[in-house]
Amino acid sequence: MPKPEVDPTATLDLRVDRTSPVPLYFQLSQQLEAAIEHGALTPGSLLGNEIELAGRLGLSRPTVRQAIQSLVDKGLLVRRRGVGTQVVHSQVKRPLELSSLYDDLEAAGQRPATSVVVNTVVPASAEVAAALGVAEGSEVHRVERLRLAHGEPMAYLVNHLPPGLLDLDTGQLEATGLYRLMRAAGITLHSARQSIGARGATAPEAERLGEAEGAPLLTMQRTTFDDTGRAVEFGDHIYRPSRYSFEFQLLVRP
Amino acid sequence: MPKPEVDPTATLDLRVDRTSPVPLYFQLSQQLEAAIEHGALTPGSLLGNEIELAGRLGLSRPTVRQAIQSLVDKGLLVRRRGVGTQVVHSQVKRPLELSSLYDDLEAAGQRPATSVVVNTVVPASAEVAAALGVAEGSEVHRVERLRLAHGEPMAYLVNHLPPGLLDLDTGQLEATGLYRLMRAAGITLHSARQSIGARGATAPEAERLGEAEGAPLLTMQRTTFDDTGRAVEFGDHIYRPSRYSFEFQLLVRP
DNA sequence: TCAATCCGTATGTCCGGACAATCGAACCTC
DNA sequence: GAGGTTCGATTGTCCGGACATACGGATTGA
Repeated sequence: MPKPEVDPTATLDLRVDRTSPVPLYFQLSQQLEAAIEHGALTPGSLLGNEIELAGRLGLSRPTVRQAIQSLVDKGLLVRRRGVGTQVVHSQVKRPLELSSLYDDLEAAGQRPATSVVVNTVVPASAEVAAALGVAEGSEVHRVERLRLAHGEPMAYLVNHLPPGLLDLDTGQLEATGLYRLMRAAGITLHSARQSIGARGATAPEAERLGEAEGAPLLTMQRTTFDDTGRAVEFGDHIYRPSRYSFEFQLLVRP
Repeated sequence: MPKPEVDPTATLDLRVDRTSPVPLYFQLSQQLEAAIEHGALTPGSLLGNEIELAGRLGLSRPTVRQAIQSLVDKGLLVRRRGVGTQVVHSQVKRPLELSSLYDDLEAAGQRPATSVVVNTVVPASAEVAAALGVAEGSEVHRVERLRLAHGEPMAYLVNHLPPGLLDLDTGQLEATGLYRLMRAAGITLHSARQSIGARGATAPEAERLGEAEGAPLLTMQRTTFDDTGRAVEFGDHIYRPSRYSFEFQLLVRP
């Protein structure tokens, strides 16, 4: 008795719109991703060979490969030579992107509240100058913010920015996140260097966050670079570990 | 006066060996990466157009594009339509890989020492069972290790593994890291889900790490999956923040 | 029964070409 | 001189084909 061995993509209603300005490979990868997310393509199922899929959609094989490759890069698919391409047994969600705390909270359905404590220009300390690549003592922006969730203090954020990059409006800073402001100003974020640690709260820190002195805090330092390599932001943040932890997914690059 | 506008790749001694089994695009990307690392391609410099580069090397444009794309994915290069491809102003080192503490320490030039405290089989707790996807109460491996650097306790690592995956030899566990043992056993690591937080040390934890009770600790929980989607490891680790912090670089996916 | 070999299948690599979209600079107009 | 426009340069997308390579199962042999 022969096994059915149906190609699960055959039952899918895959279509591409050649009049659309959206690239064909992107249209296909989006539909495949949606099918995986939606459960139409179950984990472990084989995807059927690229040649046939290309023929069925009226696309060339390189285009189909490009679509599949983008999902492999996202960790949703796995290719095996001589075997085929199969859906990873889910569990994968986000491969760790450079997200802001604001976006994280909003994605979690919370309405983060921010109060700007300090928004001024100061001479750069040695640490800040080194991180931003400016001269020590030169003027930089300094922003201190208290972030609340459900009315409770959650984090205290200190950021330094090089001068002339962005005009930091206190109202905007309270309405949205710093990253959104930078992106809106035409800055293309490229990479960031982060360090996550822990330490006890100092007296003023404890006061601000409503914790006891010496209480464990989660700390994060981050320098963010744009695509020209310029440092565009240096942040020194502390979080209440009872309210926040860093959650992320990461992929093994093959 | 006309600007020179030399193509920096023109002065490079780029060559590909067609008799080698190493893919051509990979040979090229490696040479370009080495040139960037070595300083022959300086940050900000334009790379010269793909067509000409392909012609000079006797390669087709898709092959050259594949080489360049892999470096773009690594964050070393940036492409701009109508402009060209240029080298990112360094700062980039590792785009965050799934590394083990053992490898991290070894890369930092330290000789990590490990003492296996517990290596046994236990019934899975609810938490472990959920993480590994096995039935609660079913047998799983449990390993507890104390990791030292420079003779000082640095971290206490508790790991659970599904049965039958790997035979955990105490001697091997003390000589190398868990991830290496898994890879050596033919397991292809694919992704991991991590959570990093902080809390105060309990009395037994403080005892083991040589800290005071209530001292801030850095905590990390991780579930690792292989490329079939199986959970292959669930770790619950605590670190002394004075001795260790998480450092990594991450890229903004465009 | 078990091991080595063969073979079909699917992905991996590579080619050469074509046109579109976008950026930046030179150019032109007002 | 300020503004918009044209145009060359470069990457982005897509095609159709070819051969190489590795995996898994079936076949063959000991």
